[in-house]
Order: sequence, then C-alpha cells, then structure tokens
Amino acid sequence: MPKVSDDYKERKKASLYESALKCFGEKGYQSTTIDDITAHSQTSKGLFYTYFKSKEELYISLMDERTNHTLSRLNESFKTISSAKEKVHELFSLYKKASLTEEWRNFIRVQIEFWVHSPRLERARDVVTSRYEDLYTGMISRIIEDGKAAGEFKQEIHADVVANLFWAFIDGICMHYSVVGENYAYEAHFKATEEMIMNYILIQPEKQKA
Amino acid sequence: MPKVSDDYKERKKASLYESALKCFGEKGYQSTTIDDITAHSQTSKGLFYTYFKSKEELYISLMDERTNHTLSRLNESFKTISSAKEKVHELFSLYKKASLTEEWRNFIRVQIEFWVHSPRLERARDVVTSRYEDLYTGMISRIIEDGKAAGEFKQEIHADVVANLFWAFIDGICMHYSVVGENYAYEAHFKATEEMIMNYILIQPEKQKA
Amino acid sequence: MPKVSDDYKERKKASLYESALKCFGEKGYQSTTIDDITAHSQTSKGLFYTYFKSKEELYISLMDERTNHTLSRLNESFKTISSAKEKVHELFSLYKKASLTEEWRNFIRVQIEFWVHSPRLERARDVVTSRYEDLYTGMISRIIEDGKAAGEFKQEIHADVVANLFWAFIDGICMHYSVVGENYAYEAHFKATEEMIMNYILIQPEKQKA
Amino acid sequence: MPKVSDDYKERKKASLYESALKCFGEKGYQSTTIDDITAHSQTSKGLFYTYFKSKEELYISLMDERTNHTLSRLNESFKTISSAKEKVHELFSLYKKASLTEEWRNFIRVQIEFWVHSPRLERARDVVTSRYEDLYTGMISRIIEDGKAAGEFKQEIHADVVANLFWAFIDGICMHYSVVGENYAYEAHFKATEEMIMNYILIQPEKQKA
DNA sequence: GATGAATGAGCGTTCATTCAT
DNA sequence: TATGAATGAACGCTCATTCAT
Repeated sequence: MPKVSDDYKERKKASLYESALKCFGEKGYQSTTIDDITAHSQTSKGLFYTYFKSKEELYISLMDERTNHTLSRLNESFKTISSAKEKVHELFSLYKKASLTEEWRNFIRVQIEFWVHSPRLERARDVVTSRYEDLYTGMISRIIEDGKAAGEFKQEIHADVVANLFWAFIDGICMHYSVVGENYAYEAHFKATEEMIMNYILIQPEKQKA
Repeated sequence: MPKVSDDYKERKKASLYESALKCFGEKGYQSTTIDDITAHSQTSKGLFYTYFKSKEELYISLMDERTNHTLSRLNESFKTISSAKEKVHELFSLYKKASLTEEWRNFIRVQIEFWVHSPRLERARDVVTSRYEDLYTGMISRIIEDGKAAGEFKQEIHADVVANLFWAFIDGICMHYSVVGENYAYEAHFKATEEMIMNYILIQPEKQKA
Repeated sequence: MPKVSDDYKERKKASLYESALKCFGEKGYQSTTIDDITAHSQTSKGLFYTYFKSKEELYISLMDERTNHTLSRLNESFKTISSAKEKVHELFSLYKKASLTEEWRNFIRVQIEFWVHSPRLERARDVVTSRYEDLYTGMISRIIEDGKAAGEFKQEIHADVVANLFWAFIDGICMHYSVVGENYAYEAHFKATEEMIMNYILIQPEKQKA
Repeated sequence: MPKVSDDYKERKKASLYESALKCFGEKGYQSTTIDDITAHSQTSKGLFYTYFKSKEELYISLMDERTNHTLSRLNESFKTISSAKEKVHELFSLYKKASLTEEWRNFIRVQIEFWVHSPRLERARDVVTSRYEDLYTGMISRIIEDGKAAGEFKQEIHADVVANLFWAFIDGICMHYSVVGENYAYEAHFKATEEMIMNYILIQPEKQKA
C-alpha cells in the first residue's frame, strides 16, 4: 500500500496523536505502551516508528503541537475583541466552555504530567519554557499592558505577575477538576476566580463615586 | 525489647520514606526503582519488602503519611490564632516560607504527580479524596465559615468555593514554581494571590468610610 | 525490446551487488539492512525483492558471483604466462597491487565474514566448498603439478598442501591487514611470504653450483 | 539465594563465558541471543545482566579474557625452553595439538569473527590492537630477536615481519580449518608451514659445508 | 531478621518481508 | 514495473517481586 497521499499520512499521524493523547490521559505516559497506542489507532507497532522516532519524540511533539494549536486558537479569538477587559473575560469563557468535555480533562491530565516530567526531559523543558514561559504568559502580559495603557486596568499592577497568576490559577483549577471529576463545581470556581482577578486589575467605577 | 525493636523499625521505615520521597521527586515515581530507594537508604531490597507490600503500597502510604503530617502541622499553627483573617494570612506565610527550600519543591513535584496519577490508582484516589477533599478543604472551609460568623468575611461568599480555590491557587503556583525553578518570583505571586483572596472575602472597612 | 530490458535489469542488479558489497564491508552482513542497500543503490525495497528472494540469497549469490569473477580474472592473467614459477609470482603481484585500494580491503572483510558464516548457512557452505576448495585450490594445485612436471618445482612437495597453504597465507595476511589497517606493512609481508613459498617449492640451482 | 560466595559467582560467570563462546561459535555473535546463552547456562535472562552490562560487554570481556589466558599459557610454555628455535617449534606443536578439538575450532571461529567485527566496535578495536598488536606479535618478535642474538637465526630477517607473518599464517590456516572442517589436513599444513618459516629464519648448517 | 541472587513478564525498538496501488 | 506502507516476530534490556541462605 505504497505511494500514499500526504493527506493520508497527515491523517494517520493525527490519529496516532489522538490515540496517544487518549492513552496518556488514561494510563499516564510511562504506563502507556506503544501497543496501547497502535491498538487504539488500529495500526501496527512497526508503522508507529515510521511516523515517530521514539515514544519520547511522540510525547514531545504531541505536546508541542497541542500547545501551539491552543495558542493560535486563543489568539484567533482575540482578533475581534479590542477591549483588554473583554479579552480576559473571553479567556475565562473559553476555559469554562472547554472544561465541559471529558476529552478536555484528559488533555489537562496529560499536560500536567508533561509539566511535572519536564524538568527531567531536556526536550520537554524546551517546549515548556519556550511555549509556556514565552508565549502563553507573554500573550496575557501584553493584554494587561494594553489594558493599562487604555486606562482599563490599574497602573500599579505588575503585568507579569498577573499573567503568571492567571495561568497558575487556571492550571490549579483544571488540575483539581481533572482529579476530582464531575463533582467539582468548576463553573462556580471559574466565576469566582474571574471576579478576584478582575477586582485586582480593574479600575473600580464605584471608587469614582466616592 | 519489643520497644527498642519497634523504634528501630520505625526509624528504618522513616528512612525509606525519606529516600523514596527524594527519589520520586528527582526521577518520578515510575522511573524510581526499588534499588534506587534502598541504595539511598543503605538497606537491601529484601528488607524493603518486609516493610512494604509493594512499590505502590509505599507510594500510597508515603503520601498518606505526609499529607496527614502537613495537615496536623497546619492545625497546630492555628491553635494560637483566633481571628479567621489571621489564619488565612498564616497559611500564606507558611507556604511562602516553605517555598524557599529545594526539599519542599521536591515534595511538591511528588505531590502533584501523585494527584495526577490518583485517578488511575484506586487506593490513591481514596487518599486524595479523603485527605484533600475532606480534610484540607474542610479545614479552610471551616475557617471561612468562622470568619463569616465573626463578621470578618462577607456573608455572600461560598466557603466551599473559596476553600477549593485557595488550594487550587496554591497548587497552581507551586506547580509552576516547581517547573520553572529559581526564576519564578514566588514571593510576589503569593503576595498578589493573598491580596486577591483577601479582597474577595474581607469586608472592606475603608470603603464604608469613603 | 527484451534486450534493452534485460540490459537494464542487469545493470540494476549489478548496482545492488555493488551497494551490498559496500555496506556489508562497512557494517557487516547482519547489521546491514535492506534499506541501507537500496538507499545506496537509489532504488526501492520492493524492487530489491524482484531481484533477490531474500537478503540471504543476495549474500550467497553476491559472493558466488565475485568469487567466480576473481577466479576468471586470475585464469585470464595466466593465459600469457607459461612458466609455473612465473604464475606463482604473478599471483603475489596481483594481490600486492590489489591491496592498495580501500575497496579491496572492504571486499576482503566481506569475504572473511562470509567464510566464517558459511558453516552456518547451507548454501554458503556450498559456495565456499565448491568455489574455494575445488576451483581456487585446484587452480594452484594444477600450477604446482605443472611446475613439478616441468622440473621447476621439487618433486617431494605436495601440490595440495602448498595450494591450501598459499590461500591460507594470503587470507591470513589479508585478514590482519584489513583489521590493522594502514600501519600494516603488507608489501614487506607479501614479499617475505613469496620468498618462503618459493624457497619451499623451487629447485634451488645455486645450491648445486656451490 | 543471597550472600553467595565469590567462588560461586566466579563459576557462574565462567559458565556464562563458556556458554557464550559455544553459542557465538555455533550461531555467530549477532545471531546468538541472550536467551541462547542463558538457556545453555541454565540461568535466567535477568541474572545475565547482573554479570554483564550488555551483550557487547560480554563479547569484549570474553575475548579479552580468552586472549589473555592464551597468552599467559604460551608464555608459561616458554619458561623451560631456552633456545629460540625450540620456542618456535613449541608454538607450532601447541597449535597442532589444540587444533584437534572441535572446541578449539569453535574458538577460532569466534576469534576471527571478533577480529573482523573489531573495526566497527571501538572497544573491540582496543582489545585487538593492544593484545594482538602489542603482546602476541611482541612475544614472537622478541623470540626472533633472541634467536638472532644467539646466532640461531639469520641476521638479515626482520623480526617484526616474521612475527606478523607467523600469526597471519596460523590464523589463515585455522580459519580455513574451521571452515573446511574434518577434511582439512591441518597436521600436514602446520608441518609444511613450520618448515617454510624455519627455512626462512634458521641459519642452514649445510651452507657451512659449502 | 537481613541479604541479594534469581526470575521472567513486559516494553521499546528494529527489520526482513509482503503486497496494495 | 516500481514503490514504500504495513506487518509482526524477535531481541536487548529492565525491574518488581520472591525466597533460599
């Protein structure tokens, strides 16, 4: 079955990515075997290795790919929004919405495991540092700065600290949610978190009255 | 005679716990071998299995033990504090202080890995659920309720939500910190987080005045 | 039409032989993969299997072909030489000359590996036995007998023993040379070996005079 | 079954060495599996790895050990012999005697395969170079020099060339023998080779007469 | 009790071979 | 005819666990 279209190969690879994500989420990276992944993808062990150099390479490139993908989707969402405040609100809405699916919780579990592993895997460290550190935090940081410049946010807040905290809170909530499961009132939690952060950064209109 | 023997056994076991924690933090649970642990503890593989039924049992009971220990230390700290607000402040101080040591970051890494694993290990789920859910969150929840009753905190806040968020934030920050390492401005982050939460729960006397 | 096709096929096959020889010499038979060979030949794995039934079949037929080829070249060289002594001298000259090229050392390595493998591969055993035993040794043996009949060589020498030793010495030197590499003074070794053998078989005219 | 005597371990290791040698000779290094070796030694795969870091390490250390062992046995044989000529004769006798056993032919096959592999295995190259180059050839070279000094051997011969050729001839004969098997008249071959070499190096008494 | 030798299931990875296109 | 995707048996190596001493 040779000479196969690039599109076909793309789909094969995507299917392996998806299977890997599923299995990593269910059993963890280390406990997932190549057989698990290929069985889930309905292919053979051998074929796996024409797409990926090793299990580790799959892991890194999977996380890299998903992280990039999420990032560009976030950036996409911001295109039509001009207000910094609205952008922050949009972020919370997106996470609130995403959190509904089991697939999402699965992804979160994989992501966190990847993070915790990352200090021990050189290439993972790169992904975490360059993607998370630079891009994710940078994105929020820029929004905050924009909000400060536009007079929406307080001048005294530190954009970097808020950006870091934003992701720390999101990840903390997601982690708890992914562990606790259905019983976790994630909607109420996201709502309260949004309030806390907005309180912290927004110039409060009621203060004007006083 | 049995007294001495028991004491000796207790120390052996404590030493194995300590070694396990060290290794788990450095290499991860799965990558740590029994040999790693016993070598670090200067004992033999055989002895290990007189103390623990399996590697998994060690894992669970280690985490159980540490979680209990931390919990009682926290409760201890609260004994001399009567105000709810001060208790919350004390919590932040404790975490800020602890974060300084590498040993602590190591523990955080193990803890988070344990959490992420927990949905896949029945006994781990129990520990996480009963210890974290019930005790950790319950402890904060009770403080909040006390604060509400004492007129320190707003009536409209949900104690459970705040308690959950408190741990979610702490864990999120710690996770990022343990991954990012030295460059993470954890003190500034803890400070800002404390402000956000206090803002959210405290009845603000100064606003009334203004 | 079939002529052109056949010619094309012949060239393809020759190219595969050449690539195989190169790779076998560099990495060894077992460590050479079909991919190595086809990549070096710029063809596909599929095509390989239209020319050869298996990797082993290629190995056998490659060695068979090269052995035959070498044999006929040797015989060719003898056509214009009538004296047995000159023929033996020519043999040494040929090997001395050949030894200069890296390509040749490569071939020697492959040949020796093939020999050592041969007791374990039925078909290889055939090639070694029928080609080497019968033809190579036979060729020398006949030259020796001719020399004896012509009064050039001593009557008491055993043609078979000398023929076998001739190849044993050549192979021994070549093997050491192929392992030791550039530092091996192969020319001096060939020269001394020729002297030893000539001394052993030649009727020494000068001794009579003295 | 712990706390086992050093002697016991020594025997275990020796048994693994012996099994490995047997299997390598029969199937070749690459085709021999760890299971082959441990099955022959009646142990388990796991135990193998407490004695050897890897299959390759076993290979190298096996060859190193055998080479050293042979070398010291040769040196031992020379202790009671003072004449250089007698030493050379002793060498031929030893090889003639050894050649009788199938075990010996097996060893030769392994040795030659090791040599041919050696350019591709860094550690093997070391063993071949330092043991063969330095010790084996050096040993013969020194005997030749002694013979020259004692007036037994011709002054014009090059000790190094003769030493190298000695081993080249031995290895060439052994290689052919190990391939051809029972039908190879090794005794006649060794006898003729000894004559050739002796002729080449000895000062001939009959020349004195003339 | 304390040790560490012994076991073997299990996993990542390779590669000769097949065959649909 | 030519390609290279697909397969899966096989192998090197690891490691939790057992148990003889």
